Amino acid sequence: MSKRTYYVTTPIYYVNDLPHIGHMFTTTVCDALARYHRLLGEDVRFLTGTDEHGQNIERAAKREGITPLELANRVVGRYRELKEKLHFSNDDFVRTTEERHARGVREIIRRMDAAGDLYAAVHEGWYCSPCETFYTEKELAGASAGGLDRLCPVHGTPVEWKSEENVFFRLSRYQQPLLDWYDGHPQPVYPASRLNEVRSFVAGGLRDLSVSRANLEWGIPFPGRPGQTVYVWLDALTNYISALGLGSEQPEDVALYRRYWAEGDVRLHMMGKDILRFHAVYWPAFLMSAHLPLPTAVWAHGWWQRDGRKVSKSAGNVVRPDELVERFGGDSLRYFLLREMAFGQDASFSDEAVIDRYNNDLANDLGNTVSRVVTLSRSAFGGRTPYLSCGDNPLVEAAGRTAAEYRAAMDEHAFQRALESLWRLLAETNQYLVAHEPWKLIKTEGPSPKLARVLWNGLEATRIVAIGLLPIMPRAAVEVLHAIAAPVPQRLDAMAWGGTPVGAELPPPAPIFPRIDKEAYVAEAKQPAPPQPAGPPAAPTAPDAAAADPGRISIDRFKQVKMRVGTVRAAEPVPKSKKLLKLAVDLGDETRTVVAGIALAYRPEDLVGKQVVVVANLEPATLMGVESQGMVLAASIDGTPVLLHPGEAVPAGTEVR
RNA sequence: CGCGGGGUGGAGCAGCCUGGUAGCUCGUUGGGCUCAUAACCCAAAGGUCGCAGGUUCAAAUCCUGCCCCCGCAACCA
Repeated sequence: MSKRTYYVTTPIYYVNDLPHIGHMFTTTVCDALARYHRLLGEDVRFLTGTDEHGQNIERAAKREGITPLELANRVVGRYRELKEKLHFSNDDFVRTTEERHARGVREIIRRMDAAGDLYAAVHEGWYCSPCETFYTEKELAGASAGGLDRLCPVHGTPVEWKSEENVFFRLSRYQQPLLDWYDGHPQPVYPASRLNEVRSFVAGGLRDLSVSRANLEWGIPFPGRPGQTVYVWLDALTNYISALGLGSEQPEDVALYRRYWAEGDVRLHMMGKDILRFHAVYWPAFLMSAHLPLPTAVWAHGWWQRDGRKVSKSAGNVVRPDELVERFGGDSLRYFLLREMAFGQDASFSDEAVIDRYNNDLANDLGNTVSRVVTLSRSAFGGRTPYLSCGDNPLVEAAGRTAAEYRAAMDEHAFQRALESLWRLLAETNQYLVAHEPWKLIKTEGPSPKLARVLWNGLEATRIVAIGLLPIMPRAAVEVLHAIAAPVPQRLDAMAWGGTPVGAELPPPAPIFPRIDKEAYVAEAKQPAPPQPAGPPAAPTAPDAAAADPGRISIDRFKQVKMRVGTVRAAEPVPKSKKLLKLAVDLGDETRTVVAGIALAYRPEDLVGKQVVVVANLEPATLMGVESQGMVLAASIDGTPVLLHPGEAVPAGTEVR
């Protein structure tokens, strides 16, 4: 009987963005799982890769005057660096621009077509080309309220009415099969709360899905449909099996695909919760249609927030792995990420939290324990481990419990609990040492059998912790094992009590986790960051266009703007809005309704009677259902408005110029 | 009725699916130890588990209603 197989994948990352903490986390989780299952003796395959097609890439490349592939190559390079720095052990790295991937995509499409699930139809609707997505009137409603143009809810740019023939997939056919799948045993979507979300989405009805685009150059040509390109999700999702050789007739590819997918025991997709729908609805539907096996599990994890706030490019608080690795080391970061996040929940990232974890857990608890047992043994037994082992003491039971808890937690992807359990054993080890005071025994009775047993127990408990850490901190765990003269095991069975060698030579202790001086670190962080060190020329920062000054306007243009001073007669919040106030502004000859985005900074009652500057000849617009006939002027401090008032009271309606 | 997450000692969180002594880390206070990386160990203070009902022998946990916070979306004309 052959070994149990375990296939685990990260999503393929879109090369439109550089790696950030989210990518780093997902891959770290998969890597820890892959290493853990290898230690269990399973036949593991771990895949990650990049998604390189689509109009966004095409456009970004054009902006920089390079080919899309060159752009992709550059970003892929960054991911490869990450692999080194964070010790990722993926067996393969798939790129959607590879021929083997295109071959897989053609094969899945051939199968879906054979099932009668693909048909051509005219796709009509409002299309945002940056999104490569059609929107319904309803989705556009908000962004476009009252406007002349309909605006994309994501980009805020005008959408265009587009009518093109596309290939559609009969997703609607798979509603019931999907629902049945969710209710199967074992349940395929985790965590359960997410499963409910997905189920209600599907239960709400599924519309057929457009799986091709016309007029898209940078992608895989849709087989048998000239002029059509495979839509990004059908392209991307297929990576999980194209990388295993789907569609190839080479014997080694056929074997690979069969081993890990067709006949594999575990087929696990890991991802952030934002793309669960694609993996838990579209992907299984595609596979059902193609008569291919489904994944056995789809897991969604939470998001990292930065200092308690959501991370986004626009907020400028994106966490990039490179600098973090630089500061804390790859293994320390892996530890932090896996220790700090309760799987499925969101978690918050801050430099301070990383340093606290590092100092408390790694330096004080782990590093210090290693250091004290090694130092004691060396001084008592001539630089060697004790000459006696010991199989009967309170730590034996504690270690057995830890090993069991650890495995149970790891099997549920509860890294937090697994690590807690290891650290409990570390605490028990320290308690044990204090209870037996080996440093006194050295003086009172020298290298006695009693002392030998006490120190051997200390080393042994530490060894067991280190083995549990192999999937979490692959390099540091090995360093710890070397430090205590223990062999690096191939199997997790080594967590069983008794593996510390007797009389082995102990290397002089060297700090594995030197403490970080937090005060100094904080002080340094306050310094203005040094300009990005040279290093790999980087990142596609958008070149600030506009060397000249096209922003300048003529006095005549300016004079077209009619501004007047008005007195606020009434003010009230706009219902259901967060930022908007509806003002009645007296301009002398008339009273205007003006909607202003100042509700977060001003209370309505404080505004009544105040004089404000109003742009009087602005085209009216409707915001949240209220027509605004002008605009009040305000200074803006990081988005917080400060209203402009005349220096002294003037008659309502006075012109501003 | 836009979508979602959350409210548990001073801070940050776990526990909730599968009811049964409220737990972890940090911080605070007092003590111990001196092998170790100013570390480690012990003890103490500190919680009506958002509120109100319900189910139950038993509710942080299950059910119902309500309040509050935070993301996303939607508006700063």
